[in-house]
Amino acid sequence: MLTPAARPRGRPRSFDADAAMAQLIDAFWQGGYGATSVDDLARASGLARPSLYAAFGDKHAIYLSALDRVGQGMAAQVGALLDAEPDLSTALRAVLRAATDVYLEGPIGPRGCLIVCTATAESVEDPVIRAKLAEVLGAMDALVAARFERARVEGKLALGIDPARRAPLVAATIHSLAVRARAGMDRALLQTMADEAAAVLAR
Amino acid sequence: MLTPAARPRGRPRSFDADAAMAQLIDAFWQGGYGATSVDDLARASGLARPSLYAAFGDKHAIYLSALDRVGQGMAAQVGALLDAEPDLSTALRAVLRAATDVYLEGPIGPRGCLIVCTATAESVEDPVIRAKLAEVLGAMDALVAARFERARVEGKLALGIDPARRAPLVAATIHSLAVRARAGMDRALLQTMADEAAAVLAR
DNA sequence: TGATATTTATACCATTTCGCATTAAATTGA
DNA sequence: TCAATTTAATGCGAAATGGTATAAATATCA
Repeated sequence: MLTPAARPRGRPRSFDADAAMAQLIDAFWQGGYGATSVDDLARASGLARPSLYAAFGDKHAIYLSALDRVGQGMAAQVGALLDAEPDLSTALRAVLRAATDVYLEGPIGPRGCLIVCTATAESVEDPVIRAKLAEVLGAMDALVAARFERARVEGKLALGIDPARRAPLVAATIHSLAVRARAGMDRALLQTMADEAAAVLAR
Repeated sequence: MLTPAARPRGRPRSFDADAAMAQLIDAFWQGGYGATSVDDLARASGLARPSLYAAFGDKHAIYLSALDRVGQGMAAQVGALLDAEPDLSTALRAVLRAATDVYLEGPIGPRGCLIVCTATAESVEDPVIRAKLAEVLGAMDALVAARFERARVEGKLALGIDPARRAPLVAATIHSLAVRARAGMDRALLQTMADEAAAVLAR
């Protein structure tokens, strides 16, 4: 039931907004908010500045859209991985290994997580970014907690584990993987950390 | 055996370099690297721009000095706390609770960690900052690993725990505490996380 | 075909930013 | 007292930044 998207009135866009946003995300992901100028964004997306403003708003709005889109993508991917694997520890390991891969393999090399590694810098002086950051972090905690809860309901959770207490430690591992990847630490260290965390935190 | 600091030749400084650096650190800690201008630094330290340059170098050099000083301070504090407490789990809890306090109680409110929350943003495009970041993170890992190793030597480490594998998870908790504090998350969540991590990671 | 609507491209503007040149001030040594 | 040395303060100037005005281009609708 797709609307045939009855062509709007005026001159049609000469670019794909989704693809352009992907480029904008990459620009912020690489340089962070402060070091990425609007000129950089225009260059990265291939758009002239006025087109950029018309399509996505100002720099701040573009950054918030980027956080939102990346946050949603992360949540979807993590949710899918957690759902797919019946064993809790294995599910956690899958998520942590996937995070490791994403954080290490950016288009230009290791770059960690856009949200953890760039939004944090702005979040003291910018309450809007701070709220978005908190929202995404909270959503990730909730997602993991739900997976622990599922294990509990299935009778597969070790006694003494409180999902609400344990889940943030899994998310914490993700945060640290992001920071470490962006610091240029070795893949071996990150993978070991992912495996150790999956093993320890599920029992 | 203090050198009486035979007064140097010309006009003496009218400011305390250490106190000024503390103000500079606070400025970067609050705003991050990109959003903090040299004018902000001058205002924060009370120095005119040329004095700032003469005393501490350009913005980049000041930031690196800030990272260095904060990194050293952290290491000293963490090392002391780890040494002081004979029980491993209690020692870890002390460190994690101390981190929570530091991250939540900045001069203007919660602000996380200068290194984890602001240097990461720059570390892809700035190899010097990246190297410093990796150095500080590695030092923290090593400090914690040494404490696990001490417990092992003392026969107090649970069997099956490898210090080199387990220590990064403690540091990971610190990283996450920093990120969460800067995101404005509740103290209750952070303290619970600190206690849960100390309990889980030591056994 | 012509009016309307939307996007694109060029160029501009006010502001901020960084870094330094220059000059004034303060202190030591001879 | 006077030269030498170092710091402090004022302010300049080139460059970059964020944002937009204006006009040309490209489409739909009547």
